Amino acid sequence: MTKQCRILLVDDHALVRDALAERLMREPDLIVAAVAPDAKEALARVADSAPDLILMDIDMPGMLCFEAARRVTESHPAVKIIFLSAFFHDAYIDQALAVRAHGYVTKSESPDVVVSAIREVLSGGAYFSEEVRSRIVVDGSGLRLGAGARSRSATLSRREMEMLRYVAQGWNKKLIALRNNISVKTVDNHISSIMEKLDIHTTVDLVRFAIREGLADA
Amino acid sequence: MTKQCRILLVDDHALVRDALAERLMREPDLIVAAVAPDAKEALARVADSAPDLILMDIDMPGMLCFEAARRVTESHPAVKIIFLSAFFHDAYIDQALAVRAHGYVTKSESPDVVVSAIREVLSGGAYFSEEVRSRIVVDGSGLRLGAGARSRSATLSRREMEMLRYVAQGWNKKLIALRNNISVKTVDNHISSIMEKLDIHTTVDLVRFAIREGLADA
DNA sequence: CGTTCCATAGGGTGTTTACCCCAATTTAGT
DNA sequence: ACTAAATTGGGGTAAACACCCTATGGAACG
Repeated sequence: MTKQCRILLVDDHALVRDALAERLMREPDLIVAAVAPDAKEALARVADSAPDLILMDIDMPGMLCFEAARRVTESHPAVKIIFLSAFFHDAYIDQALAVRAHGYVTKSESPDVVVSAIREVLSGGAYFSEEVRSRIVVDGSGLRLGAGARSRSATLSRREMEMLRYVAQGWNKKLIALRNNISVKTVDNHISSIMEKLDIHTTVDLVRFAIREGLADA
Repeated sequence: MTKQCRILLVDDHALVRDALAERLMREPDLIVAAVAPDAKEALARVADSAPDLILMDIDMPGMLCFEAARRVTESHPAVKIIFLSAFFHDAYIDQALAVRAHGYVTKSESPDVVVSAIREVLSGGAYFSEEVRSRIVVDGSGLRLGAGARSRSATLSRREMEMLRYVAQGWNKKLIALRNNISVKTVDNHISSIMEKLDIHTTVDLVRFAIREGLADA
């Protein structure tokens, strides 16, 4: 018989979290060792629940899941991580791959797919839903966002990405300049190059893009 | 023994839909007669699945769930409707009450709460989660959004609400004026009064508000 | 029958944005 | 080492935005 697997399930919606937990517990070899409503709580439960695998929702306020995943892989390298999300934004996939996630399952998949993803990951493999897989390329050092996907937000430089977040937070150029100790002209130049790269020409559409791509909350 | 209840479950995320369906089917008196991934498909399944109750997610692209609910109550007045949502925006509650929904359960509730909400509604009652209930007032003609809640988006006039949606779509004042055959000055006045009512002073924050409140998609 | 809100429209003004030009220094990649 | 990009900063301009004022006709509510 297969060894049992302890799972830490993280989702802010009790409805989803508990329903999925009950589904997972119908599998004899899967044990939901703990559940958590956010990434912070999840970190706190890693030590005492001793999970073999963490199933974590991305769509939680604050977007702290990737930072939490990074910390877990540092302190508990053997723990596998599978992300869940309703979306497959480039920004999400990019960060999931950056923290060396073992899987990314979209919520358009059935619970059965989650179960098979878990088994696949436990046996040393990986599982990425089709929508996600289609944007990934494999190279020497591992998995990366594909060229097609990178043509959008992924081509923004680090500083440009930062500026985009500020804009989407509602900060105007003067405020962004102040808070970053740079010239308003520099902010202007950054935003102009962002707009050129994304072929967006108004602040409003820039904000909508950032929210749609999961770079900022509304 | 209680009569059995046929349920039509509508949610665009298979993960949630199927997991919840399995949970509901553990109750002997509850039958998931059909499931649908969107409001349109749900309408098509009402006739053949003959549900006693429809459990419908609000958070689906297009926001057609309220229109679908309206049509169902017209053609099948006996069918009860409970909405599910991760959010409890004024705009959502307002529309749910407008279509005479029998319940509104937030996704922060456990699946067990959904089950008891269903039973409550079946026995002639109603169920609204606490976050929703706290914004509702009862008057002679039924349920309405409370005064506190109405102090935000609910106090916007019909025309102002319309303008807000245009702004959140990325239209500038000139375009809004053109498409509505009114003066740019009029649009300007509408937007100014919206901003005054909401205590918002930039277009970006207006857009973020509209998206947050479910008045527009990002 | 007045008061209040709504929708319409205009004048005017200072601020902010979008985008054109240019250039220096630093960082990254091949 | 050389090239490309990123990051920084500036001048200038036309458009858009936020907001101040007034004003008229209609609908609503008591």
